[in-house]
Amino acid sequence: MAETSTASEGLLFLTDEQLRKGIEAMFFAYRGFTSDPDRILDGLDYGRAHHRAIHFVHRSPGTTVGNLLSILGVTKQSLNRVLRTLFDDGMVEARVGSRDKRERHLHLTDKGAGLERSLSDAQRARMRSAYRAAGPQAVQGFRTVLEAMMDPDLRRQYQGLKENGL
Amino acid sequence: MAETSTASEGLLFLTDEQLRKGIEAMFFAYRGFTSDPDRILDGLDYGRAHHRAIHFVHRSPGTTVGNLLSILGVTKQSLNRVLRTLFDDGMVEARVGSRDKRERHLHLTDKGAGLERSLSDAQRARMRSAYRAAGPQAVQGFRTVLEAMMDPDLRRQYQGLKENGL
DNA sequence: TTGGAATGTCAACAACGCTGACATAACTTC
DNA sequence: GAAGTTATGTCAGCGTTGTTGACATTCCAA
Repeated sequence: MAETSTASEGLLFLTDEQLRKGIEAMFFAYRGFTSDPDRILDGLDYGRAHHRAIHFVHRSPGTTVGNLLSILGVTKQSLNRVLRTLFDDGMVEARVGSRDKRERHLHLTDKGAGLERSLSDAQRARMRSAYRAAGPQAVQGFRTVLEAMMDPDLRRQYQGLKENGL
Repeated sequence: MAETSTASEGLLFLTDEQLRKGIEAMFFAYRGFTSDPDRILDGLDYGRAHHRAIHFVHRSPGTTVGNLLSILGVTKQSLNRVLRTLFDDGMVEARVGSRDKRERHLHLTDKGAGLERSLSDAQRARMRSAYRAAGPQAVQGFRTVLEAMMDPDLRRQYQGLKENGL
């Protein structure tokens, strides 16, 4: 295939074949991306939904249930089922809001932080080795394309979490 | 953040923060990546599993059930449930192998090819616009990082389908 | 005080993974 | 030609995680 040579010439011949390759790259890479945490979660009674909840609670401590709902894009019933098991297992705790007492602010317990670490260590290790193998230029391109692929709403979630206090 | 400047200097400071950003980029981008086909599938009685089956039958016409199993990485029971509905709906047909009569060679019907086209048109449109927005260099990097992120087995599937006659 | 927001919960259902067991046909090997 | 293996299909059951719909509680805000 002449794919790489066209790209290095600075031109974009976006044949269906090229685009198909990109689509399959996403498919296969995502499998790799999730496989390490999945292996860890298998042992416990958790799945990917638990991982996602733990991830976003970790990165935005004190986030509310509503915020988590909008980030994860699932129904509250679905999220609640997951959060309940995390509460029960002492992974996450919910503190009633001081300003607005309807809100529950979510935090990882020490135990939860420990699980988060083992999950994200595994995932980061793969990401790190992929980044190293690909090189800095590639990493930049990787992030650029992924951002362009997001829905605008999700892109805002992705970029703006700090500013929003999420 | 100094993320982009470090990358453009040709150095890789792989902080946990950088890696977390990459992880979330995968998460949010994958949501966008699947959202257009998902909308189409919603109307029909199909889900992502049907999409995947249709995709790989399209790109490797005559592939066997066994091949599809190894590409998709699911159990035969799970795949069979999906294939059965696709047979029943006249989307996919199975032809008994000529060399080995145990094998079923899978092909899209005209109807199936029509669905495939509408699914992949939607997905390619997003991929194309992401590629255009990001530029050729970024596209190259995108693919490089994704390949590095795959499990070796999956990477072989990804790269070698033509050579294997899959 | 009334309306709406944030949250929790119950019930039911669907998609799609899984395991285990069993059946059939066809190829391969001794 | 018998025996073993391979490719496939199927039944039954179960788990995770998504969905809708309905209803309750608490609390903020106008």
